[in-house]
Amino acid sequence: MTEDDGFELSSFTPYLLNQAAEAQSVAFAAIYRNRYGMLRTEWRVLFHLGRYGPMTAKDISTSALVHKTKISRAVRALEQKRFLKRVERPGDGRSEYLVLRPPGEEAFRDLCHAAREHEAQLERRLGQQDARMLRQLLVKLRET
Amino acid sequence: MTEDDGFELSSFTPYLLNQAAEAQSVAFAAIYRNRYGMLRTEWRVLFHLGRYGPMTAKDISTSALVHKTKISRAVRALEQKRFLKRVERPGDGRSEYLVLRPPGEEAFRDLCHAAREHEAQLERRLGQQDARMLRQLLVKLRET
DNA sequence: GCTTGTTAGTTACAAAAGCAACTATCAGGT
DNA sequence: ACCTGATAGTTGCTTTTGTAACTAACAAGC
Repeated sequence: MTEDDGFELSSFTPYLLNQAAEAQSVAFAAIYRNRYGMLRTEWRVLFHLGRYGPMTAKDISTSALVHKTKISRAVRALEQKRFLKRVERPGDGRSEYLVLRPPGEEAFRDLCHAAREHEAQLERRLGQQDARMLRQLLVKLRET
Repeated sequence: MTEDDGFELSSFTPYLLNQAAEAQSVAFAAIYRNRYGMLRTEWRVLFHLGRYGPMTAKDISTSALVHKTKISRAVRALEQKRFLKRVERPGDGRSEYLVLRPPGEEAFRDLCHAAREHEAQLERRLGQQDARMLRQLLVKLRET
């Protein structure tokens, strides 16, 4: 028996974070997967365009900290679903603006609604105080 | 402009959890990947055996909430690294006890040490108060 | 002791993610 | 104008994960 044996995985922060993140996103992923056949990255791209308006793949990649190949494939998938279109960019021939089309906007609004619902449910489970505290701590962790 | 446009992804809990979990486990994963060529599930299996002693694949699967196919593959990988061996189970021919071998135990102790180090670093970044609070909230979330 | 249903674990195939190489465009210096 | 290096995005290949089907062993009822 060494003193290391006392180490507890079940209170190891990376482990806890993983379990929580897994549980939470599985629950929400079921929504956009079932309703629109979307993958997680597709939902994130959709969200960025819906929330912040037209932007390039690179912009989304930077903002969401997601690798450009994942963005590229998500954009193609959303394009095939007729959720967005590519618009030529005057100054730069390398990239295009990505713009939501009406079906994409509708899906965006619907999913925002579902996300709010999901968040409200979390708050009921955890209590408003604790839910807020958790968010704050996670933000702090990201920014530290 | 609908009211849904006000929804912020960057303070959506599942999103925050994902970012945090990703950042944290990438950092720790680098350690067991570089030192022992292990994958995340392998580390979890190793941990369970090191911490709780011999147990079956099913036991680990239940305890860690990881699907049995992932456990099966992780066990094989650890077996090939000579980190564990399979021991026949008298009463039940379907499953085997998984037992760490000396190299596995050594890796376990080393990784426990690294994990403590990692946790300590997090506490320095977040402050002891907040680090503890975060853990408590994540535990509460899991158990609610 | 023979069916029926369950459990542990593995395997095979498909979906997704990671990574490196590639094309095309741009920007700056000479 | 031309070279050099950087940037945006895509494609191909490999690794990892997810899912479902499968084998083998057990358990319970008849």
